Amino acid sequence: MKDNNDMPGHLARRFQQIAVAVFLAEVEDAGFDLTPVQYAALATIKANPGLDQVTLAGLIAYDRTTITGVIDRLVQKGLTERRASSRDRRARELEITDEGRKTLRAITPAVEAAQRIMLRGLTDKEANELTRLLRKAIAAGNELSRAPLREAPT
Amino acid sequence: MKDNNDMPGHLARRFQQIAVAVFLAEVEDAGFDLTPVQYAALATIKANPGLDQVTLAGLIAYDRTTITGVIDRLVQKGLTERRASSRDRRARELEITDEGRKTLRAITPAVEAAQRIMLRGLTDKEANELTRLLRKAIAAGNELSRAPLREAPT
DNA sequence: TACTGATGGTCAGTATACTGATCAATATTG
DNA sequence: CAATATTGATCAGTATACTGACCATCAGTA
Repeated sequence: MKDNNDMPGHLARRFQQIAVAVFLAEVEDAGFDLTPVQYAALATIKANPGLDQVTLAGLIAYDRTTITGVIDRLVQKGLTERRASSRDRRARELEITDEGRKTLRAITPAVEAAQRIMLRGLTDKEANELTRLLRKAIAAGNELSRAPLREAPT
Repeated sequence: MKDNNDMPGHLARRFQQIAVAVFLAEVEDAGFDLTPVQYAALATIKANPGLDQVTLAGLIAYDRTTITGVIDRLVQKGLTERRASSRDRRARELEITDEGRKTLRAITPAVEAAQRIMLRGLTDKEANELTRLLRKAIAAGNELSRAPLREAPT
């Protein structure tokens, strides 16, 4: 019988588990308290000032119900501002604060180190291949989860 | 600046997200209600009758605090029994029930189909390579998360 | 054997994820 | 333009994950 630990789904879970642990450890060592999810959201807000939550969710493939809580915490930490949109009164426009910008800048080396550490068992060539294959598999399965990647509108 | 969607950690998250969604969809289509985590635990209990929770956690690389809830739900669904160990009164011995065995057998095709679907964007060769690279990266990072894989004792 | 340290399990608290519902506001269309 | 459909955001509920603490028990040692 096929071992559980040979199934792609199980391997995906384990790799992600390690990736998150490494990320949190590196970021904490650097003196910050930010989760992978919060980091991705913050970086995306910086790159797309004024975007609304649904667009943000699409850009990083998060469920929109998850985004609400993530932004809550980024706002609470003073890294992001959420204000009502003037164009669409349902929407919230997101902006990064100066504090958020500073944090993002300071945290980048730790985030990059984390990426290297989670792949430390692989050669550079293997690491590139893994990344390529993950990207390809994800592209093919994009529509299969509730939170597919969406290009920015306009 | 490097895009978020190019980082291995982010790709890990997305792939896992898709893997879980595919798993749940296939299993539900087959008429069952079991999560990936519950499935892995159940299969491992069947393969190692009478094991305790910490050992189970080690065999599938789960945090032991997570196991408590997972077993709660398996017991509540009537798929697993949890009884006090006679050898060590701290420990709980886990057994699969007949119902659990039946479920496991009936659900296997759906689980295997899910593995194929989550890799549908890759050729067979690429799928094998992805699996190999994940396994290798995971082996190297095993000790980096709070829930490393542990061989069975004895 | 009494003490100390390690171990199995649980719990409280926090942070993703997702299902499905709801509300307000915008778009669409007959 | 009124009825309908869609959309942005949130919420309640459930299921992983993890941190750190705790208790009962076991194991090793002085």
